[in-house]
Amino acid sequence: MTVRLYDSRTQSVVDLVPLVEGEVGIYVCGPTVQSSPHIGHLRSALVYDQWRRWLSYRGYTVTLVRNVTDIDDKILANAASASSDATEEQWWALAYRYELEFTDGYRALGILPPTYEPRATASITQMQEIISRLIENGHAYVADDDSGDVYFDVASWPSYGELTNQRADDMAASADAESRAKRDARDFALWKGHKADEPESSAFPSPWGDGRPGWHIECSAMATRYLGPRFDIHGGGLDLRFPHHENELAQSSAAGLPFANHWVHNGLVNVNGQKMSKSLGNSVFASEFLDEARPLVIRYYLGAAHYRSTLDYHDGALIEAEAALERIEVFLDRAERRLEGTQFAGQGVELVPAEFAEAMDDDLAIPQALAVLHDQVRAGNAALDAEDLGGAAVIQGRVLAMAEVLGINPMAVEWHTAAHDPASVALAALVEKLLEDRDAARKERDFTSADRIRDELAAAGIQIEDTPTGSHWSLD
RNA sequence: GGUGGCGUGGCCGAGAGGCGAGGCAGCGGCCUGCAAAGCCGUCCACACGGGUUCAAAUCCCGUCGCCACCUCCA
Repeated sequence: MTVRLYDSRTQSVVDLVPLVEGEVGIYVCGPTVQSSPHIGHLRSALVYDQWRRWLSYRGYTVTLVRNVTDIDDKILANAASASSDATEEQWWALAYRYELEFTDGYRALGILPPTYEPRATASITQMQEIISRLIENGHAYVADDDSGDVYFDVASWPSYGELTNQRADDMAASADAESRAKRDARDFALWKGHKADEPESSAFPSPWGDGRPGWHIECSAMATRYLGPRFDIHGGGLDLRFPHHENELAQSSAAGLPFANHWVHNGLVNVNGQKMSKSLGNSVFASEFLDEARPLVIRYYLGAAHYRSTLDYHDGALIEAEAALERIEVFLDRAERRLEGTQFAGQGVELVPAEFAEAMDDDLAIPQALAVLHDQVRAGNAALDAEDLGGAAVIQGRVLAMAEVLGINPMAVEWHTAAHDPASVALAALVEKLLEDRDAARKERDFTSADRIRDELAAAGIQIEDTPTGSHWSLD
């Protein structure tokens, strides 16, 4: 029973054989905190949360490292433009402000905090060590224009392109305006010399003069710092394969680091068939997205498709997700109510069915796993209809286990923060009183009064379900 | 020019040689005082044209259409 995953480097599904038995180290490229999180960022984080939860369920001790890029061109540029507008904001304040927004979004969706979340600015020393080694090895050079820039020498590394199966010669020529000091247009910056118009606080001392790290080097430094020179899985969005991950791989291997055993890339999120982009102005940000539906529905929606497929967000998608999720919710709620006080309450073992496990082991085939989950829900409802409480309890246990490992267990406390506030308690008392009145009316076959109560509750957004063991109410 | 992906029923979305994934919507039925929820049934799809095979949505060849990446990207 091995977990298999699709390795982007070999373009094939392979067995996950951890370097250390029973342990899996995963490095994921987190966001550059330059602006607010959008649904693509949320999906990416969610995908690795799903991997982590499944591997943990499979008994592995997972070390998940997801970085925060808290210094780069855009952070400096955005802080500079904000400052010139009205309110002055330091680049590090801007980065932290957005980092908190990402954290809020992750937490709302029940994405577990990674084992560690390193910030790039805290690993400058480790980056410089790698850069020094590359210069000594002849795979990097200091620009000869006094800029203080250091570039990776692509021509010195024959296997450049191995991750994305490209030959360096076939790549389209870069139109990079800053490339004059590069020996080759494909060379990329490891270190960027400090420029006069940049804040002093963004300049870090280095053997090559004050400056700041290039984008790619941070991940090489942080991944190996926390997971070792060689680790199990490197993940990130599909759009990072090139150049980011290609460059990470090149600079790490050229520095003598074996680096990631496997590369995993998650699919992107489109909106109405189009890529989200600033120029189209069609980005769906986390804050507005989270207003569209309950967080649990959003988690279900973003997590229901296979992690490698492109997800197209369109109108009505969340309504469908809500309906699908409600089947699971209604069953669990119904089962709990029916089994409460019987000898079967809590008797189900929280164990995932074999078919579900096989799907999850197969490169995290969540769509098939969800099919198993839904099949079980149907069987569970049938068992309840037939008053087979023992059978229902068994299925309840399975459904809870599957939902929990997918992070969509509606019964989990994180989705019910407001259940015991005074307003909810007062509402419950009022509704219960009305249901008693309605029940009395029904017993006297006064259906006009009974239906009026139901209609009034419905108008207030409260749904009634009559069951053999009493009436149940729920909010829309 | 190079690299990779996609096209599945009204919609979403899996599958990758042979038993109708699953969800949403619709329709019929059971249940119900009527509903709701639930259950049963129904709706037998794979861009197009060839080929291989006893058997193709799946493999091969070709065609059409769409998308991503090629130094800002989750």
